[in-house]
Amino acid sequence: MPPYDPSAFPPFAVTVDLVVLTVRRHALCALVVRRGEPPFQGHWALPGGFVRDDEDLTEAAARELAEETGLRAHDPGVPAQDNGAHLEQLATYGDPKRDPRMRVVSVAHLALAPDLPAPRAGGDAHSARWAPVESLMDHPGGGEREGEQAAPLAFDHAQILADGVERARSKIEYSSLATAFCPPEFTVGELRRVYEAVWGVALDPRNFHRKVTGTPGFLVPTGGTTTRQGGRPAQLFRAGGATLLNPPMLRPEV
Amino acid sequence: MPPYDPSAFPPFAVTVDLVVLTVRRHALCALVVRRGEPPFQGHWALPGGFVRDDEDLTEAAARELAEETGLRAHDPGVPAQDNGAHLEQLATYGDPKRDPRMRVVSVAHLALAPDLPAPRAGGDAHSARWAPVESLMDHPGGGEREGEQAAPLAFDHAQILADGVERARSKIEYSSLATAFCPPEFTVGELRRVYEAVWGVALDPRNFHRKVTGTPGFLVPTGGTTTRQGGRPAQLFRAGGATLLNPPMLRPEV
DNA sequence: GCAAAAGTGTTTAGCTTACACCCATGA
DNA sequence: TCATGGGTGTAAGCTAAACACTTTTGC
Repeated sequence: MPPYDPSAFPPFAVTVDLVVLTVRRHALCALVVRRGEPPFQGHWALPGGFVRDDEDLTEAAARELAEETGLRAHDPGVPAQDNGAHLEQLATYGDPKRDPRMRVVSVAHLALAPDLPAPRAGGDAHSARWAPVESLMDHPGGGEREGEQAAPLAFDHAQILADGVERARSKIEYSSLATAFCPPEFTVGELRRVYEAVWGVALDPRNFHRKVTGTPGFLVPTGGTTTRQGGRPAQLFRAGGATLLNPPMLRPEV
Repeated sequence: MPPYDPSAFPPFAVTVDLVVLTVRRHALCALVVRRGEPPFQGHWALPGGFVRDDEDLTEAAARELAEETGLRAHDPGVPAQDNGAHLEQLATYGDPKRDPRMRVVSVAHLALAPDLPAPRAGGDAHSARWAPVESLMDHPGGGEREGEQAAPLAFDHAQILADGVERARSKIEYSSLATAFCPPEFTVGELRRVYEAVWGVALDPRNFHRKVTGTPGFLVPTGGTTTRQGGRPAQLFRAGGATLLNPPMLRPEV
């Protein structure tokens, strides 16, 4: 590192952007907010904001997450409780031209949340929504609900979203992260529907059940049962302490 | 994102730091440079520097890598050729107190290189060296060669190094990245010694051979042989096009 | 009764492991 | 000839995939 000279380095703005994922109606969805000003006015974008002077990057991401969703982030490694969300750093994007106004480096974070009542965006509930990631990525401009403007995501947010979705898809394979999409108590069937939604595949319910209940530390039975999914009562579980699954869940070949 | 107002966000310095790993004498080693000025004067640190005004983050990392080692980085996904090194973004570190002089956000990158002749540090060869990561991480202050100053790494570089080593250790499990530690043409035994050095374990040579030669796209025979390791002549291979190994290499349980 | 979802048992195929054994070279 | 590393064969044990089958509820 060169000797200290304040004129020796260019100043950057540093932001955090959030890929907040949840599973709604058997589909993987991301939180997007509508931009009120140029550039990309009227386009959907990932929530985010500037990092403050005295803030660590993770703190800034947790603050933005709370402002946008009301979710409290919890430390990674600690099992999800109440309405805590999993939060981890994703990657950093710093193309000199990614924001036409100035040099902005964005430290993207990935948050995973259980299905939530409804997004709130700093008091303006109309400017935020959960959008199926498939409608944001595979068919830009398509898959929108009636009345929704069809437009690509602002800035490089389509790339950031794609990276976040890919991270989630691969990480539930070898970690217990899928439980972050579930409420505090959940059934094996509900957990399986999370995997099916995130991966976009159908899994054999019998083999899935044997696999997850047979992996030590993955699931802890609470003793309760529920019939909220219909059919025979299902045991309720909490996420166990294990974070790394060995052997991993196997994503079926495409 | 708030409307554009240059006074609305604090200015940051943005740097790239490099975790450059190689395998030397059957040990995983990292490139470290000695700091000539305070803070942490005389301590070893990871190589790095400021991101320039017109530079993408990856460009800045590739430039620093070339300045420190003479290595050209190649695109990920493309098999290593001549003296190209694998280069990927690792993580970003932005604790407000990580640099006592000013607010610095560092985008760390991970580079993997074959065994190189000797480090050069911008013309000052004495201020750079390859250090076994075990001596830098497990025994801070220990494991130094005679005459070397025993001191912990500067700033938060011990954490960055640990994160980079962990990334390398896990990524060679399910990708063909281990070939980035090898010269353009290498034997199965040489590749196995890379795995053994990075993981710190002994692997069965017979089963390893069957596994890597049986994974489609991992290795491509060049037709040549070598006896540079002694014993019976071994076939030479190049890295194949496959980047994801399925099934993965299995790291033995600890 | 019937549909629906939860679980259990069983078979088969593929893969890992451990290790016996042979091969081709340099010293 | 011997040491050294390269490479093949094979049997035991584990895992996952496929699927027949039983269980327990709501309607």
